[in-house]
Amino acid sequence: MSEQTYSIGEMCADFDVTPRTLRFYEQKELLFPIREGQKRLFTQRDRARLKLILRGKRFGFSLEHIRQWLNLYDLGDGQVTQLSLWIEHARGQMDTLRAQRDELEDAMGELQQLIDVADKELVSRTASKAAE
Amino acid sequence: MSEQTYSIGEMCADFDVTPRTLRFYEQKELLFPIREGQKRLFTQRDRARLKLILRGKRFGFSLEHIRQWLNLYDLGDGQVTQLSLWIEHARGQMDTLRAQRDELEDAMGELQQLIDVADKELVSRTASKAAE
DNA sequence: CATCTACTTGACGTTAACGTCAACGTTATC
DNA sequence: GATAACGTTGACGTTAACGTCAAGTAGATG
Repeated sequence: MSEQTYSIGEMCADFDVTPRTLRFYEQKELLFPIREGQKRLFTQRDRARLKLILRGKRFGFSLEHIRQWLNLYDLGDGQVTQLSLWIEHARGQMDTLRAQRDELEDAMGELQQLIDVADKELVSRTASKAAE
Repeated sequence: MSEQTYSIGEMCADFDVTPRTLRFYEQKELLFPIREGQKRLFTQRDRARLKLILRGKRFGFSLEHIRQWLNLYDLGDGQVTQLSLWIEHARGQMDTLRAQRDELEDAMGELQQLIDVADKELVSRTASKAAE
């Protein structure tokens, strides 16, 4: 299994992005396709990273934040010091995610309350209409 | 209780934004301060909306998306048709929030796994150090 | 009355994240 | 060997969301 690769076109089709976007991500050091002559060949690692990038974007993170986040997925073989530093960063990112999730649940709770009120109102109005 | 109001300076201090930002939000019809002569007076409604705006931004929503979202918080006294339309939109927004929350939990799960691995690795290395 | 403070309205500048277009290179297909 | 399909590198354009700066207003204060 000598590592499958993908052309830029395939990547675009698979992830619904434009070539420009992939080149841009490479320039920003979010992706690291290999070169075969001129052409870029994207690896499985690039695909995994791209998934994370697109998800991070949906969370509203900047590409720079995402880049740092991605580094967490390349643990590597550092020293104990490096490792505990890594864990610290990872915990920081976890806190960020947790905070955002909590805020989302707050927002959902509030909105659900409004929906409940509106629902009751709708039912009562519909009932009064039916009573005519 | 004749509705308390706030100057732009107070708003900036309370919400940690710049005057430019508030004027920009007004121009984009996200806020509707009253005028006293030239000056803007922000109401409680504006403050509630601003809170939602800033939260929405943290979720990564565009101001335009947020604007539509905010409209959900002004139910008003429409017809039954209007009301059920409102409910539909609100449910749509709920779905959006829910999807984002679910994705966040996925991301948290994955990251937590990495942390667990790293943690064990750290412990084992620390232990081997201690055994020297 | 001069000055200070807080506020106003333009109007142009900036950054992130791409879009778009021109000009060119490489297979491979007719 | 022309042409199409797919890729490349600049380089300038665009949009959202403000920042920044100039010039003016309006009320309070020494």
